Amino acid sequence: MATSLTLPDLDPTSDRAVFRQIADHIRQAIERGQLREGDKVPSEAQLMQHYGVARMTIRHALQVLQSEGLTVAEHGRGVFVRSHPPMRRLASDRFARRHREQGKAAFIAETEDAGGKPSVDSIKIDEVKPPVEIAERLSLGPNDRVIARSRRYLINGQPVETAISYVPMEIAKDTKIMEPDSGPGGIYARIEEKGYRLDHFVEDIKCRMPLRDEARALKLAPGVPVFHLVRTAYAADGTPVEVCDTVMSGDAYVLSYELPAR
Amino acid sequence: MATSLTLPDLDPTSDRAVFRQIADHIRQAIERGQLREGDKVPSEAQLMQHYGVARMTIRHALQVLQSEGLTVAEHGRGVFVRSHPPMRRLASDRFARRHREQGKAAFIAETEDAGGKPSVDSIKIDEVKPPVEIAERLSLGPNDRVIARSRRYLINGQPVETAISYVPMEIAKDTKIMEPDSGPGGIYARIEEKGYRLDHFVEDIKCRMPLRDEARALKLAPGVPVFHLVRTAYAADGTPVEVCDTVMSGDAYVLSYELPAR
DNA sequence: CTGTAGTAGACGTATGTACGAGTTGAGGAG
DNA sequence: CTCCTCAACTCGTACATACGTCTACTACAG
Repeated sequence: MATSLTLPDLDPTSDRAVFRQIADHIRQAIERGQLREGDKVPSEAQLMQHYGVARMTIRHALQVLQSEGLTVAEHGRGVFVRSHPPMRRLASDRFARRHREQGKAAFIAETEDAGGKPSVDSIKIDEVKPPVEIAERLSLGPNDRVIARSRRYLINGQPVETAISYVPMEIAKDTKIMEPDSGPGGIYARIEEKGYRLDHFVEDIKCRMPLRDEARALKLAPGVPVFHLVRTAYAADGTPVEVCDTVMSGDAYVLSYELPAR
Repeated sequence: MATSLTLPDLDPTSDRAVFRQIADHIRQAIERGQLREGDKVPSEAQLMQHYGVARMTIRHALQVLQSEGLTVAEHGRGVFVRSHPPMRRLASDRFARRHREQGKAAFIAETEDAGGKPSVDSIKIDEVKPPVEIAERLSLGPNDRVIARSRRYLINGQPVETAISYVPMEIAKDTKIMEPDSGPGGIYARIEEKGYRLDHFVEDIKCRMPLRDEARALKLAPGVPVFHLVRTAYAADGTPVEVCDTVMSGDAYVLSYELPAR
């Protein structure tokens, strides 16, 4: 029952559009904690009654909030204040060799430590001609081919990240990199076994709205942006040996990096 | 004149909503390059005619695209394919001492190198009680006070970033940190002069939709997310000496970090 | 007690209408 | 030729209405 949420009335003297005023009221209620995560926003019918406006106007206001990522509408149930999933922190030492040597994939270990149930699905392995940006990063020629390993990561069944790793054929051939289970320590361990000692990674991060496919793959609510992270792994001699292209649900991650001041 | 953009017809057998089909058509035209940055999307009236649907349906489709950040509507002019500003790359060595010693602020130097006209405005300096998250990061007690330096960065007159630096009063007092012009090398140089040798920084990065104030301050188009970056500077003895809270236009930046593999 | 059908309530999609407000360009007044 | 007015076009806001679909709950039949 909508206990006691009291929304202000419209200000007829304001030149601010009615739907914006209504959106402002609800936004303020959320910011002030009068509406909390998971709470039901008054129904369209109730809001129509309260404000004495047409349904389209109410819907317009609600849509503003939804595109701001503040609320989610559930068909047949109502509009709810969005609850934010537990944030996953990615630390900049997550690819340190000491982690790799434990034999467990970083994602699995970290998620279990945080009390979540990790899973991985949609594993797909293809031999392809790499997209140009990938080929550039790997210093490959136009005819070189790569192994592309795609997968999707989930926590408690909720997808949080998709990733595609590209490894030059030259490096991947005759290794478990070409198999769904790449073995203990993951593909970085296999690359090192092949004689490439990993030296450092470079991560390029963008922030943008998801494409349609990405929104579907990550089951993103409207109004949730994504991190688009492209990581290149370099061997000690400076050779790029892998590029990993990942898209992460923006509301599920905090990225954390340590920079030297020297 | 709308030279020759030909949009498909609706698929009456599809159970995909009409406004989504229309949004799909226009999105595809953009993705295929039939509509390029800055191009005008056919007007609502033209689309109504083409598809034979009501105006609200067209507007709904256009709103989908706008919230995806693909288009911008300009009152009285039309709807246009969004043009993306030149991306600014932030490298992870941008706070290296060698840069600091040149005496020029990092933002100014980098922007000029890239051929842009940098500027900074809205500089404000206050002595305040820090927000709790900031106080935690600075290991301050509940009664400690800090100097908060706010400013906004612009490139070619277009705002791209707002930032607030928090420096403990203990460190800031009797230095140029309390003045609008903090002197050559910026506040990090002043902090080091005070005897704190900077050792490293930690940056925590989130990605989200802007708040109303942020959207206004950065003149963000609808559908553009922001980076929210909080950087903590640590002295050699592990003392946190500064926290910088910045919000960056998501479509103006690529963040780049180098991670060791050891 | 259980399962099912019905129903009320909630959001989703779509049509039609009306008027407001910013932009642009053409044509007329000076 | 220049300036101004005005019309046409564009998007913005708002109302009223209708029907579809999903959810949750109730009441009835078995």
